Amino acid sequence: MAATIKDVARLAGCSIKTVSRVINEEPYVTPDLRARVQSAIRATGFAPNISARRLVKQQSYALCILMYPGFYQDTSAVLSRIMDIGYEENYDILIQPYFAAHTRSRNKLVELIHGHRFDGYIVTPPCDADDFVADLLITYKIPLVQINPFNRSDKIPFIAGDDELGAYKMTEHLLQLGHRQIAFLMGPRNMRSSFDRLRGYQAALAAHGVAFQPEIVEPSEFTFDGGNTAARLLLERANPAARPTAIFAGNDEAAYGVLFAAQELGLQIPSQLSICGYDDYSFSKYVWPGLTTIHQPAEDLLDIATHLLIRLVKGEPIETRQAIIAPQLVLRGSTRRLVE
Amino acid sequence: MAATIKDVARLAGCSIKTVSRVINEEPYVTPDLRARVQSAIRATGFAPNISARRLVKQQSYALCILMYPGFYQDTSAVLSRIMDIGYEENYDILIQPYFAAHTRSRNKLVELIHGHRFDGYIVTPPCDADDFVADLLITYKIPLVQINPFNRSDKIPFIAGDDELGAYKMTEHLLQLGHRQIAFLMGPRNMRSSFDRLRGYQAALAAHGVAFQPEIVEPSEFTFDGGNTAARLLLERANPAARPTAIFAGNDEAAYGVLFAAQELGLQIPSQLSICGYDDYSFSKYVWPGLTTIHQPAEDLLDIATHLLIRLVKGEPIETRQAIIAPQLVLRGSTRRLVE
DNA sequence: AATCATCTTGTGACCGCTCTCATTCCTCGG
DNA sequence: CCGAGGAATGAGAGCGGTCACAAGATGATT
Repeated sequence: MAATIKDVARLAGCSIKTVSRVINEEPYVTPDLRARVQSAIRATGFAPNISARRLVKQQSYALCILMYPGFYQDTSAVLSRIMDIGYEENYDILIQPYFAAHTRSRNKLVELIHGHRFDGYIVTPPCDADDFVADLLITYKIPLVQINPFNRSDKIPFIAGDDELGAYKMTEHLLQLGHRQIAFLMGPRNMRSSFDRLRGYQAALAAHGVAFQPEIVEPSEFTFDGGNTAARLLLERANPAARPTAIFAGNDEAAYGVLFAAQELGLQIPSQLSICGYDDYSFSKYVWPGLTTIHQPAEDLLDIATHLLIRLVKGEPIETRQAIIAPQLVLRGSTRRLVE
Repeated sequence: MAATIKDVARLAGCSIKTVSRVINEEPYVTPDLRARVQSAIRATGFAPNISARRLVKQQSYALCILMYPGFYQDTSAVLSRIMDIGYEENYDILIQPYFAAHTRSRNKLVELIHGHRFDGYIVTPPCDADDFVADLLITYKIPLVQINPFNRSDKIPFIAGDDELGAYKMTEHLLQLGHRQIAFLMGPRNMRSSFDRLRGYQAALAAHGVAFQPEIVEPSEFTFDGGNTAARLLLERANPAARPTAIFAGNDEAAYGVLFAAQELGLQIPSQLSICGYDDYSFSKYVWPGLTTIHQPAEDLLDIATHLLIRLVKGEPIETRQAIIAPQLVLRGSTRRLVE
């Protein structure tokens, strides 16, 4: 059996309370005693039992990240970082798949929240599509941090990317390359990004005096299939003049679908069609000819959100409860100057 | 505050032990009382405090999955499934990045194991490259399940794919397409797969009477860059006769690098060069022209491993402690019959 | 009717830690 | 020389469950 605080106390010749003081770095222990306790800890190989601590502290020291199960993401890099944070801060970080449309999933979540299973939650889109989760957490007074939330309530802390700015930059990039027929794939209607990116696209067109053409804005999804079918719709139009010279996919995964469709149709990328995405998945630099995209530092977003949540949970003072991170244009091979 | 077992007992007019019996589905409670307790549970919204339970049970009800931080994987789909399993079985499942070469990482792990932080471990390659982890866990008598372990000890439960068979099938496929100059990218030397796949490749060549040519076997890594540089080395050879007509990348990620290199060099895929991978990452069907690969059901592997580990941890009887899963050939656009 | 096995329920110790509240020991000003 | 106040340490009560054990009720067996 593992050593307990009692074993340490016995060995150090003091009370368990003193050992507790030492392991929790509390004051009022003479350096001499402190040293004796520490060597006893080392000798016994003592590590405090977290369940006992959690029980008496009435906290779970566990955080939950709510993620949509179907999402494509380079989760690994992100995970590795937040797990490290969790370890440093003595919090367990658990991923919970959550699919708002499934009652089973919702019930599960209610159970988790109601049973005070987690000290705090990070909610990623589109899990916040309705206000179900947020409302529940607020009534239970459990801290949450949203990532790219649909609604930016000033009551709820969030970390978001500036999607409007990103889309603006990207559209401007295409305009500067001489493109005028720039198709846009709109994302799903349950994510704020879809709308913000559309807005940025429109703003850039307007700023450059290019007319907005609703007929080359395709409703799509942030998926390969979504991008693929939308691209075919756009590229197989009867009237060649109406065909776009560039396609701005709603996100990177959709852009992969566009890329695939274009090649299926025998188009050279980028000479015959420029394609760009949004999000800069780590895969995007591997796909031929390299996807021009907007780098939205997903790792950083989750990083910041995790740190913020931990402060919130600990009740530490918070400087900024809400942050909007500026995105960055990443130029690769899939966009090029328009040649007539 | 959340309701406790005492509140339920008071409301139901019985002892806490009886409530405990009901929530743990133990026998010896009259249907009548059981119903009364259950309605009391519903009325109070009681959920057992896991920390208390864990404390008295002397278990953490937490499992750890050791993962190499740099790994590229479609983690999301896999995660979603195992997290669900964990939820069903009342186990927390945590991912811990582990990088054998870093002492910091090792110390962290020693701490975790020593402090009995987890009831069981799943170890994924190359975290098992040396026997450090396994030895430690065995001395502490903590259950572990290995996935594709380097050494298949009959003492340690594992779930593995049959890499030799997979590579055999793939090589045979290329041979049947008429290829004779089939280059092979060997993976890193700290993973068993690298060696097994090479063996399968060699066996298929031998079975078809094709001479093994060490000069077209390139040492590489299971990464994009690894595949990319190895492919350039192979394709830019001075002697065109020595150039391979097909490249069997060690895994899918390396294959993406090969694909990229080939296109950088202006080669048409698959007409001028056939390319195939191994692992069937979900991305591989999105990359143009679709990557021919071996489907190794990573989800299933982890699924099975998780279920196995839970049985092990619970001390339930085990039928098979070790399983080798047959892989499957997936044909897509990147391989084609050789034309002279 | 007495005995005994089985079902049903409850009592209370305990898991390992934190925290409140004493208690002891010093130091120091008046 | 006394008492106040602060530093250093400890005793003991929980936190919310589980479990060994006790004990009463019931029914079958002799």
